Amino acid sequence: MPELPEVETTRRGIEPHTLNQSVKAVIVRQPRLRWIVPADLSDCLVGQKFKSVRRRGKYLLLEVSVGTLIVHLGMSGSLRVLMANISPEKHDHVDIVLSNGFALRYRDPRRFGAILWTEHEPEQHKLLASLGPEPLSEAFDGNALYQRSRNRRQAIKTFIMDSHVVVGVGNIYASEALFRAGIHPNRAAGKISKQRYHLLAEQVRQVLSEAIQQGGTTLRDFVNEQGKPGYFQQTLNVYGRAGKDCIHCAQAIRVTKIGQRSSFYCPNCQH
DNA sequence: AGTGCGGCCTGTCCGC
DNA sequence: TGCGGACAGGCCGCAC
Repeated sequence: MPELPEVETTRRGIEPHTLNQSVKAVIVRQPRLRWIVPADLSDCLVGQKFKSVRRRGKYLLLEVSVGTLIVHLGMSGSLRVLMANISPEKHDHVDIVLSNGFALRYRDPRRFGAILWTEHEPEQHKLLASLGPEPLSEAFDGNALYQRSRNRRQAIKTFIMDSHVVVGVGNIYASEALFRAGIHPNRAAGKISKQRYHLLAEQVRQVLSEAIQQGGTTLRDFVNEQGKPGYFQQTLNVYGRAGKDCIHCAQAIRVTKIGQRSSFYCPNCQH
């Protein structure tokens, strides 16, 4: 599921319920996620107070004084705030029970997500250390994309979905940003002009910002911290619209596979 | 070093 | 109604 807007929506949702609350218990019902949930997670967290709830790329970072909990929602994960005494359902793999009577409940049917623990700076963690810039930060712009793309032969869509190039752009928003920028998803990354990269960077920024404002995109699974869906899917121009009319030229939207992922584009508006 | 693909999982949907 | 297969929003780790 979740791309950057969905993770940011979750972060904003859980932050007010989590900040300055201490951990009463950790319940792990299913430790087998993408990586095994640390067996001593309870020992690490119980009695600790959350000092910050941050996000880096699609990783949520819940910091306590002795370390940081790293949460990734994978493809089908969600993190919700609810009363701790509400019975867990199927796929509710982990609860972080808080002293205020609430719990953070991690659900992930496909178990592509992860819950990790680090006692070091989380940005130095192996999985985070080589991530690219945040798309909504100053560090991300057309110049960064242009420089990074020289001599790259891969498709631009694959390139902007590479988290070492820029974080947070998944399959939906990659298609959407390329449509807005008028760039064909199969164009070689190394053959795109600096000018077009400036436009693309701006469209990436805009589509992600708008999606955050709408509470993210819900196609199947995504729910926010209250278990409610996002609304950005109503704004999608190409994703999931194969065969339907392009909003600009009325040509039929096409779908093709790029790097094993479905990619939607307008054959007339994107070059 | 850059690139492409397999694999991790469950659920849903579609065609037969 | 049942069954097989394709597909789904991520991304690491490996072979080339």
